Amino acid sequence: MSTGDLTTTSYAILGLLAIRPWSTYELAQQMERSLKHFWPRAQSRIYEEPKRLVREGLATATKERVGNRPRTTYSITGRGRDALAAWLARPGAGPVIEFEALLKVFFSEHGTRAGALANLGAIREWTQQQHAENVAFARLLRDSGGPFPERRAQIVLIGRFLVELADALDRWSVWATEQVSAWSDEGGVPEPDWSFVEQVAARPIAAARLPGASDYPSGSV
Amino acid sequence: MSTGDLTTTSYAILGLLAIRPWSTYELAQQMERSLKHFWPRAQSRIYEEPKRLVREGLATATKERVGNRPRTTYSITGRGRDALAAWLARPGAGPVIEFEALLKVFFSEHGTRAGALANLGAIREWTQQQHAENVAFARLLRDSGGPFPERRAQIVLIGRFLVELADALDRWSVWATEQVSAWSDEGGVPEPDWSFVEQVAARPIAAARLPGASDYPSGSV
DNA sequence: TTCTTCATGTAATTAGTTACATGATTGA
DNA sequence: TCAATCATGTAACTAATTACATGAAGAA
Repeated sequence: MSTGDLTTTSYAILGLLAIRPWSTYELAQQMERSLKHFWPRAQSRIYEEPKRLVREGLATATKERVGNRPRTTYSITGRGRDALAAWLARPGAGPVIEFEALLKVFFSEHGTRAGALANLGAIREWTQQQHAENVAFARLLRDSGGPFPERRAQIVLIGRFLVELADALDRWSVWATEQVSAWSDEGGVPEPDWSFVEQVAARPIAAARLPGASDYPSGSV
Repeated sequence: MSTGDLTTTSYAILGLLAIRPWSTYELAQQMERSLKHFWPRAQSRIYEEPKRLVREGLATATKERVGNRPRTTYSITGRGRDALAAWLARPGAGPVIEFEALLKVFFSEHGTRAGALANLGAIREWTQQQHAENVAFARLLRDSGGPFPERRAQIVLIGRFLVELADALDRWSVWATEQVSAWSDEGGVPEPDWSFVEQVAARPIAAARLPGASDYPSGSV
């Protein structure tokens, strides 16, 4: 009832249901196709979450049979749309990143240089795969319009986010590979890229800041 | 014993212990200061994880007393260093992103335009906060050398990753804000930025790819 | 001496994952 | 008719979180 206990994943599903009704399998597919890149969840979670939405009165379930098997299709309710709108009005959390390969680069002095380079290679692989997907999707959008024409503007917003992200990671991995390659094989402490440090240190800090946010907690690495 | 059941979080802690021994509280602080940005974990987790390392023989615990309270300090063992090295040699997973505010932008047609703009504003806030931290840390590094001078090269690698990320998000949020601002208030379907779509669609797809990775699963949004 | 912040942990709960199981459909 | 893939779900487990509790130290 209270909708106070819904998670972001619940709302992600609810958002999909606001577009159209889906069977559970279709929901799982759609999560895999689109939300995977900024709200990834396991398939089994997607089978569970809509049940909660039904309990809360935010969705309805329709059961059919395909031969001998059950199929459940979910639709959003009016209260579901209200809850979604209320959630959309509240500012959401910033990006949270988990990046295991980067963790390994961070600790690289306790492993081999070859290992670090292999991790950077894996990151480049990821980047290029991502890039290929992005380009393929842009072409689809240009040529055939893509799915959900009425949502194209939103889709392109997210698309550009993914492109910027892949580009940034690509630039980084090229530079980082150069850096690590330049480290001496069994030498002492490698030297960082001081010119980069200088360049960042010289940047201005944006003046327009919220009141009360003026002291910078000693963050970063 | 088998170290097969260690999680990435276990290895993150183990990596910190490879640098020097820490008390649990110091570990938690260090996680908050540095790993937060690419392997964020709650404080209570950091109190639990070292116990497992001890059970596996990868670390040792030293108990002291501070007045009436216990303090546990952990150190890495030889087997711990071996396990860490073995882990570092295996390529790690690519980035995993959870981004609630972006999710809200994605579903923005079910809320108000003001809500979407507020979310973009929150993202800009995050970006600028991040930028300020990055610059402050670069200055620290330049001026006083920063903590762990022997790890500076690794630290700068990660630092540049964070800078690239913040820059990319900043560019994106500026553009996205313009886009959403241009959407008509209660109009029909907003038009996407076609010139951007064109530009991405026209990009080449990198030729040098691994064998077997030649088909692109229909990804993206 | 009181309040605040630093420091150290435990308990309860759950969101999420991995693994399993199996029916339907299609193409060779 | 066999194998592969599409489709639909459940069960078992745990990594991780939130919330709580409280001692120590320093400032006012």
